[in-house]
Amino acid sequence: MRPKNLDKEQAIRSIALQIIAEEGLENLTMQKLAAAAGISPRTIYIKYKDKDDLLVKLYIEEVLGNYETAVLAGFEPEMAFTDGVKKLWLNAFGYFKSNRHAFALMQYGKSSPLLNKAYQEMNIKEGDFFAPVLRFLEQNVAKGVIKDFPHQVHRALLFAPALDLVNEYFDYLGRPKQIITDEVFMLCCEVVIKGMTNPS
Amino acid sequence: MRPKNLDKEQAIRSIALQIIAEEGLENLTMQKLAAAAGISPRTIYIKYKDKDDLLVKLYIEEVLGNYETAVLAGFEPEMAFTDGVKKLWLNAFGYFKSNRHAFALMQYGKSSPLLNKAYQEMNIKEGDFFAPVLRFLEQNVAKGVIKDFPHQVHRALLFAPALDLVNEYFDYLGRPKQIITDEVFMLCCEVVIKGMTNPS
DNA sequence: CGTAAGTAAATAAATATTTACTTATATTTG
DNA sequence: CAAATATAAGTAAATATTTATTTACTTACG
Repeated sequence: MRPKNLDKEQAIRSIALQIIAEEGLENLTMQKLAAAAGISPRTIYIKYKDKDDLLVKLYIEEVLGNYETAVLAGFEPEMAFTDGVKKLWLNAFGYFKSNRHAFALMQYGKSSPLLNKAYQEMNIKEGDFFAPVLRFLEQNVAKGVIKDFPHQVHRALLFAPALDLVNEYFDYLGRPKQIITDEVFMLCCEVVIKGMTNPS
Repeated sequence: MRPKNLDKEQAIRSIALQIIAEEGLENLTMQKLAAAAGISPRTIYIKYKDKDDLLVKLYIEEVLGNYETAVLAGFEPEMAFTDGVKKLWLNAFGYFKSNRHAFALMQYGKSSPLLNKAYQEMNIKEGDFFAPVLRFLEQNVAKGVIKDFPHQVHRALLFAPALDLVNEYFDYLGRPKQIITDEVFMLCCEVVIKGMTNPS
């Protein structure tokens, strides 16, 4: 039997991400994608049931999966709060800086009902995404380092500003002077840490 | 001459927002919108040049415009930092709680290149959105209450967590117990304030 | 009655998805 | 161990919808 052409599979995914980043999810069509990848539309349907299936797998596997791996690299739930948070922020910034297209689809995750639903269902089936971060937060609550909020609340406080800063970083890529430098990014990280930690 | 039917104009806008919220921007079509509003597709084209024009006006006027008005109600740039931030957070939470559909399109503003571009261009033409917030931040930098960051950075730190919490609030609307209560929301506001303010 | 708002039906271009066919390779068979 | 075959991967072209947008007509008011 003819072997899978992994290049083609990867081409579909990365070119799809590129189109989404440049023209928007609403302007990604199967024929446009096939043409850009230099394949027949039919080929996409061999690998994916339909357009929704492609989008969901792109989002869950290609974007969230890789993002999780990158963010958790070298992170341990037992780390001190300050060290752990800094590690997570650095990892996230590093990952997105070299994966701009993934970031674009990531943003759609909060808007598109299709992706949102897929994320929820997946979180239920596979157990929580970013489980080590959850344990990290729980331990720091137990130690009295941070307040006892639901973890969704902790996540909002911790990561929402980071993602917004990444957005600004990309906005400023085309301009003469970048305002979101590594230094600014990490100063913000310290602001967030300071807000969250209890006075000892 | 036949008078403009303002109800119809408003119906187009609010039903468009509803479809976007429930099915996603990528599933809003002119025919679906016309059918849901009980009018002919042609009627939409009397009021809007084309689909993009409709989306951009929906986003800028209906969503961002109303959001700005609601958030700035009773807010003064001269307020003490803590009071000002609390006012902004409360206003934003209150507005979105009763405008869920507007929040959905708001989220698309960060993802969709069309809306993103429209926002940037509009910010240049009309002067900055949320100008009173800018003055508020500048004055507090001058007073040494908060650090001297670019205002985009301040905005990320200040508002990104709030929007993320609103998202969680809506996620939990269908579930037995709401975790994002007014109390939790305002506790988070205090966390953010604490992080941003310099020790005095 | 003139004019603008509105409608119903048509149109032309895109779009997701299929059908019918070709190609390349892994496995089987002589 | 080759030739034969089954099988999956792939393609080109077609199809049946769906889509944005127009055209040609109707209505209601100043």
